Amino acid sequence: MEQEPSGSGADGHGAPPRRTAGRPRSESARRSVLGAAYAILEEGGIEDFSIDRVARLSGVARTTIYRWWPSKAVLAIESFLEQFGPQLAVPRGEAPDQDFRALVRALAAALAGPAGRVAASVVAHAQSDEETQRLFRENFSDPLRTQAAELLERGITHGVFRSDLDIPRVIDAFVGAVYFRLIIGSSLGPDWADALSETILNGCR
Amino acid sequence: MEQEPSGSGADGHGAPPRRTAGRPRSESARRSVLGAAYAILEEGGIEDFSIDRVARLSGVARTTIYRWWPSKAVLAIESFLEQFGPQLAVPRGEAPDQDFRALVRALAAALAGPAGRVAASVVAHAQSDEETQRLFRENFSDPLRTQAAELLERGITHGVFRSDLDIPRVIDAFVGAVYFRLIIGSSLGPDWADALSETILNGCR
DNA sequence: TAATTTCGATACAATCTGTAGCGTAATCGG
DNA sequence: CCGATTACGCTACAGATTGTATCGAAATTA
Repeated sequence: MEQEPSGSGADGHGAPPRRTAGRPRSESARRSVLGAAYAILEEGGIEDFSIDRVARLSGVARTTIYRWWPSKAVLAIESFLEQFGPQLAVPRGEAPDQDFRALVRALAAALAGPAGRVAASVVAHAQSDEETQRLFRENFSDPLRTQAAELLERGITHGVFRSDLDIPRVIDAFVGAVYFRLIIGSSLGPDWADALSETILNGCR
Repeated sequence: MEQEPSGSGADGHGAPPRRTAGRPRSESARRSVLGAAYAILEEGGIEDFSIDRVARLSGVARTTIYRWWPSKAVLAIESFLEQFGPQLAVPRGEAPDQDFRALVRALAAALAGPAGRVAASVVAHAQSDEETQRLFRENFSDPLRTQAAELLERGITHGVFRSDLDIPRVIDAFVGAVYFRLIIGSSLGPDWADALSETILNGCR
């Protein structure tokens, strides 16, 4: 009894797809649902988002959605991760401070687009649900932080940054700043991103 | 036609309460509603929040609530501001960097408590509604920023901080960091707050 | 073919939304 | 005190949404 549907893919590396008896899960239905969920979040944000709408837009039966996704929050976050996760790319050039600027600019740019609205909705859902907080942290926040930390460590090794740099706090600062602006509805243009980078870098050298 | 109920108090200094004909708005009902809304947000977050529940808990008729508050988002944010707004107190001691530490610690402490959950819910609602974004910015974000800016300017005048300090960016950084941690569900203890302060202050001197 | 599992469809009670209509309560101006 | 005005509580309503249960059909393995 009590299988464990797990919504697919979000936990990274589940057991290999050893097929058991019975009709296999429809991959196309899964994609339709996640796609429709993303589209609705992108268009109308948290307010217009409902399982019902996702079902109608995707053409997948509501009961099928309930079978695989335990809550709106999880559905929202998985649709976001599927679309946004692959975008994560931390620059690795010569100068660590230049890389840092590029990273901040890239994060701001990514969230300035329509994906930002989805991200905001997703995290909005997340805070009422322990499980979705975990999903967001493990699949989005932590990977970003890990890569940023490597970048900063490189800067320390190269002697560009101070050796007693509190790396996690630096990351808190710039990720938080970007995210808070997204939420507040302030602009996330490259000029702002560069100014933020400069301010933070001032404390790193 | 088309009166403008304005939910009271959130716009700061509306016209003085010049009474017109008719039964006056019940102040006790208003307080009951805001109190109930806050209690529900504090307990169950965004998920359990509905006009219906607020009506039942407050003992105020649902129709009366709809009369004064145009949306869940506005109701949520006003209940938050009424409770949290007065808590804003920016320290003003001798050393500007000490004041800055105290400010960060105070903000983190305030949001670490149950009020944090309410704040998170409120902002979650806000991003789908232009009006609530404005309310949040004008009544919470901007005042905090203004006071923090004064603190930082004082530091520049006293020669403790660098003269080319990009004050708005510094504020983006520390406010964002606190808020993002709140959303993510990470701890907001005094140790963390102090570490963040130190990291940011490193770039200010 | 038999067992198994998914999928889509329908149905259901429960909750929530937003609005309308009604009678009552409170306040102001004359 | 009276009439006008406005707020309040109550009831009712249509529509949307939730979450679950049940059923038959489809797909796949053994």
